[in-house]
Amino acid sequence: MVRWEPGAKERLQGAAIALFLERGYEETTVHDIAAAAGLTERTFFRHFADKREVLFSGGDAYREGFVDGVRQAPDGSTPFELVAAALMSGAAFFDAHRRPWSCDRQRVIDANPALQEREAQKRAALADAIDAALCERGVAEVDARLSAEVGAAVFGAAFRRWLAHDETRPLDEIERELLARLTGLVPATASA
Amino acid sequence: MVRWEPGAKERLQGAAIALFLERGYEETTVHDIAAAAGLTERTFFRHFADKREVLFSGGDAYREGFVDGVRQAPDGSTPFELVAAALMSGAAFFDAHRRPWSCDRQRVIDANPALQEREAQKRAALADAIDAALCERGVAEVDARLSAEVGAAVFGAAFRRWLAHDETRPLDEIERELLARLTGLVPATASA
DNA sequence: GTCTATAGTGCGATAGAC
DNA sequence: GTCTATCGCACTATAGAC
Repeated sequence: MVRWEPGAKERLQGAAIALFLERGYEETTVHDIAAAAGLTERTFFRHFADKREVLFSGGDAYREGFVDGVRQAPDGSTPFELVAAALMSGAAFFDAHRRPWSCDRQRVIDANPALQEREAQKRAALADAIDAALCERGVAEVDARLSAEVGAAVFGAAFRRWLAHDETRPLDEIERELLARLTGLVPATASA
Repeated sequence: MVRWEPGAKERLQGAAIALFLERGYEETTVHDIAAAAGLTERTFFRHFADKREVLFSGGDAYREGFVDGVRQAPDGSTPFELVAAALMSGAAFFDAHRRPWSCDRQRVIDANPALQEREAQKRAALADAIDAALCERGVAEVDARLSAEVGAAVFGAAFRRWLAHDETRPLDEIERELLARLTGLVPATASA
């Protein structure tokens, strides 16, 4: 006989999202979540730094995909190409089987400002990670910052599109479309 | 004789930033701030929805500058030109005399993740506002979203640069430089 | 596992300004 | 009288300290 069931973290996450969808984020206390998972508040806070983190855990892992994309891009790539590589590589994390969970999660986030803030910060962290990777590849500081921000923006828009109910394309295909659209929006320079 | 001194909100903001700079955001309680302003906790929360808001109050006003820029841009402007107009117009809010306060504020924010989150959300709200203004001017939905996000990103980078101690240019000039740099980063399309 | 500080809310009371 | 800004008290939930 085991002293406690395994997978406490996953049970907490499952219980949390179910309760959030059922009665709302604010209306659900940490006590409720812990009880639903057969645990105590104290245990909840051992797994998650704060209440919101139950929806944002594992946020570091997906970022690596983007950074790897930049690192593995061919020599001589332009900053824009490096960002495109980051987006394609990062998209691999979000395969089709992850979509239902992502949809539920997004519904909860869209209904609560405090969670939207957390989401916004997550995106800022992604931009920072891409920025650092670009600098590593020798992109000038200001260009790296700009490119990374634009890349994160494109990812954000593509991710939202990916979750739309009438959307069936994989994420990387949506990203490609948006990148192409972006090149159409920004005027060409004389000094190209 | 008056029952209370006027300008409670401003007193609270002044006391807050002074205390945050002196001993840090987390180490300062709402009670401390209120007491320093000669008020009570309860009054603090009448003026600010939460503790962080004392640094972010008035965030709606500056957004209007960007939206006006889009509205007043000449007919036939491209989405990129509309965004550029938004940035120039929005920059007017941040004139030189606001810089010292903005610097202090930024130092406090940079030292605290919870405040950085709030700042990230503020930028998302700016992107939303520009997005809506672009849609009003007839820009296609996806293009509006992308352009607005890029615009907010450029503003964010320019604002940071504006606050740098070795920077003396006004904000709109920095924005112009970054927009020009952006056009150099994004490749030209065949279908221009 | 318990104990405590802080954030934040709800409701009522008060004391001026109008 | 009404309106508005303040205070006081009791309360819950989060989160961290012991």
